[in-house]
Amino acid sequence: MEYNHKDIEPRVRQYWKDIDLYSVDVDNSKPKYYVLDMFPYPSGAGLHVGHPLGYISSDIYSRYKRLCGFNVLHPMGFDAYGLPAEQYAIQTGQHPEITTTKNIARYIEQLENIGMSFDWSRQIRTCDPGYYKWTQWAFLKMFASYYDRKADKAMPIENLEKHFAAHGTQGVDAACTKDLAFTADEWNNMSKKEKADVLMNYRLAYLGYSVVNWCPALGTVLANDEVVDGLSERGGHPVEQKKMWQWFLRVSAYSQRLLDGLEKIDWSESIKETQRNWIGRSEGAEMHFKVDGCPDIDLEIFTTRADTVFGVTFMVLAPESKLVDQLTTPEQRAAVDEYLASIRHRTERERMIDRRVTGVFSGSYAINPLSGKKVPVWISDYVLAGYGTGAIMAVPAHDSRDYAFARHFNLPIIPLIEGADVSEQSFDAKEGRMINSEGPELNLNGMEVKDAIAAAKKYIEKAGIGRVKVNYRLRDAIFSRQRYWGEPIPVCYVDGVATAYDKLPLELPEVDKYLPTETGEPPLGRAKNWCTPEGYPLELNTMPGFAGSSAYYLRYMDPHNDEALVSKEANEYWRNVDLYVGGSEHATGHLIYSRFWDKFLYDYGYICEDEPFRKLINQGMIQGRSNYVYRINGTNKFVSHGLKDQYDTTPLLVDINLVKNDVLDTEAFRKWRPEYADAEFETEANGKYVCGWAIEKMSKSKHNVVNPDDIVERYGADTLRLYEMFLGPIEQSKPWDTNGIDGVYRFIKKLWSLFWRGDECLVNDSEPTAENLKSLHKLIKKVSADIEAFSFNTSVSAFMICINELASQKCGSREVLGQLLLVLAPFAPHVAEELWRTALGNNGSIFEASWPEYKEEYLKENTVTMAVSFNGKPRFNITAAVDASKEDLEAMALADPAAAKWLEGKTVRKVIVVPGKIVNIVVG
RNA sequence: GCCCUGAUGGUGGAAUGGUAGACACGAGGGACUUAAAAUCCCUUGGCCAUUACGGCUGUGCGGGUUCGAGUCCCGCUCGGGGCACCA
Repeated sequence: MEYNHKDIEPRVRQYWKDIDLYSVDVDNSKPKYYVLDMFPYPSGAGLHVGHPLGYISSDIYSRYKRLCGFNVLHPMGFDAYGLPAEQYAIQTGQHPEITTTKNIARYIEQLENIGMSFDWSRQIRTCDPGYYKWTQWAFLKMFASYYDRKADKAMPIENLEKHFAAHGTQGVDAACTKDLAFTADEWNNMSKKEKADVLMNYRLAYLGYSVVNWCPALGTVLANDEVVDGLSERGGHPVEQKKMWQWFLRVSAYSQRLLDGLEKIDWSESIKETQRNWIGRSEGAEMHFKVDGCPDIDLEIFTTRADTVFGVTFMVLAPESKLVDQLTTPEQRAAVDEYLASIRHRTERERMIDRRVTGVFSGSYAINPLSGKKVPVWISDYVLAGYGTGAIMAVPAHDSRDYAFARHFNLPIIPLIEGADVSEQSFDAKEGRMINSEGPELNLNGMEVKDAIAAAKKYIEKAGIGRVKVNYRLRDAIFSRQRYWGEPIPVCYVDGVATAYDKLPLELPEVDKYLPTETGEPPLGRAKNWCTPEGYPLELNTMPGFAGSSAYYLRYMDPHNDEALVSKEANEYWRNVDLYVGGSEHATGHLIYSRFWDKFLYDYGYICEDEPFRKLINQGMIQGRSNYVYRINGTNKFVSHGLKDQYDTTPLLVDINLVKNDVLDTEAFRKWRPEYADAEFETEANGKYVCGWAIEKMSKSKHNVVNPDDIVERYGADTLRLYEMFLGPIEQSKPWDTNGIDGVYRFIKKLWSLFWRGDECLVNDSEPTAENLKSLHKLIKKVSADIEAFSFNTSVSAFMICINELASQKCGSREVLGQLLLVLAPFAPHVAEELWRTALGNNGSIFEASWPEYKEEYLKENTVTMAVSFNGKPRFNITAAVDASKEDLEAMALADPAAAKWLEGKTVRKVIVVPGKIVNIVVG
């Protein structure tokens, strides 16, 4: 029998299906292990060879854990809601569900082709009503909750209502959009509508009126992580800032817990850092400045540099600040209005690109609470409304933005740190000794900056002019989208009051077109009878893409449960994801939202773990490798890469399927496109036309897409799997290069030839030799360690070495070959299973056996070869008994005939002996 | 600007502070074959030798620690990623 993947792989896969190998269930007799891939959005283009990289590595790990005796949950599903399906629906009128279903079928086929061990009985799709029922359920829970800062968790909103009725806002410490203060009487006298508005201020899923990212081209609002450099992440369309009513999730309430949680999970430092940056904690002080002549106006600012209060020479308000109106004096009114008008229509992107210093004086003055000095209040868009209090104290000497502003408008600059030269630029570093910082009650002069910050904060609190405060950059997530293809938000409007609609699932209705209505309402505005049975209108917005992916890992634990998102039993067994594999591009989106969602459910005790993903591996991207031919300008003649510099040429992309090992198939090239039919070629001296190459994104337009199906067809799934792992470390981005795949394919054929020579089976029952056992156990040791460390590329090398050794030893031992197959099985499951059952004659699947333990005794040596170095340079080797003493080794090294040459005319100064490693002789 | 990463042959990449370049690709040479494919063997960082199982040099750059540094420390350069008028 020859190795024939086309025969083996489908048969083996059918066998696994027949014995239902991958179905798992709660089994308290075994430890659990949960391996999860980030589920894909099923795009119409199908998978290219870069997509399965992560899936293959997680599959290897799952199969390995299974062999180690774990009950492994390894599910797969589809993130089915997405823009492309909706765009396609708009163009064609075809329901997005049809395209989505078709694409999913294709994805499953491709994944099956690679031999994934997914338990498809647990498959989920975010667009199934049975699934999104639980997305809607969680939303309603959030709607019915507020965040209690004292308990540091989410609580039912009824608790807050009861508290208001009894005590008003007295004693309430809750996350909210804006601080409110009222008495119990005031609350009890409020109308239903007024009460609803107050509660909305506290809900974890709330309707808010604020500045949002509006993308006109997509016709929808976007969350902060969906906007990159002022453009939409999908499609790259401009995004504007617009004040609108939208649904939000109060993610910001969990800022500190999201930050703290990072300490106990096993994620890469870079992705944790990305999340820390995104959460953006900063410690500082909130301070109140009085306004000259207006005793009832309080100018509240936030600063991390409380030590610099004596250097404040002006104040700045964000243009959106409510105080702008109050602080603008009649004389300045015209100038302020003109300024506000000039910046109002700028998009986020324009504002980011054009960072000119602009601003206007309000006419008012604030009073520095420490020095008592009067400083002017300005208005400028370099202060952001959404961060801190929307107002700042400006210290031009020690903040570069304030410095630029002061220079532009000729405002005074007072240095506060000894030796700081502020004639050219500000001194932003937090170091040095304070000067010019003495007021009536507080003197910071002579202190180090660090101490001065602490002293200033302490004074501010004591004097009642402010308080120590922690600010976070993390904003609440915008949760509504003006689109069709998403989960309906289960809310109806009763007399204008947003009310939970709890008959779930609230199914997505049919519409005639997938476009906004004539009156500009979202597509759901087209649905007939889109209201509750009582006739209350339903919400027209749908949920964003991240809604369905936020808790999907919980649903896999118990995917068919109608009573709960996940049963207590299933959740307490599977707990959370032990290993999560996916791209790092989700660092500030999905990976934050999932953690938030998880913590929320944890607060109510629906689940038992407060972090969803214990260990995270971010696989790198696989780039494409494009090929180029060089046409001599003005001709139809192409020159080989090595000759191109002799002519005036234009590089042209060529389909990589016409190229092998960078050598162009010139005949195929002529047939590729009509204009090349009579192309001429100038080749290298060996007659080959060599193409140039470049590493670029894998895409149709670059003609460099490699389809995994083609690779499987030609080499088989096992070769594809091994080769993808062999390419390099999993976390690293690297180019796909089909050229190297032959080496891996040869390896599998060599492996096969250990078992079969033609129809003759080479396996026998002979005792393994010491050599056999050494080769085998070296492999087991290496691969066991590699898999745990996620270093699969070095494992593949280890297999190659082992196979070569066993082949040269002519090893036919059933015992050795059986264990070899077990170690290989996670990587190349088909060929391992086939040989296990046929050549070795085992009954049952190899995946029902156990991972072999390596035995150190087989690896032990009697003798050891060590290098002898002179002044650190290795010169010759000595071979000694393993347990030789340092003295013996030193004597052997000096007595060796080869030593004489290096010792000639020199004296030995020192000898360092590290048994088993080196003998270093220092001579001089 | 701040933070995180990384830099090793023609290529992808190996190396618990102990003989850098494992393994693989590519390239060159050879064997088998009518031929091709497949398979097998040899060479392959650079330079100098080739009478030698030989010498020198070499892991982005410059220093340092050490008997010994790709690996540890300090200072740079360049690439990839994150955050950013965030006060």
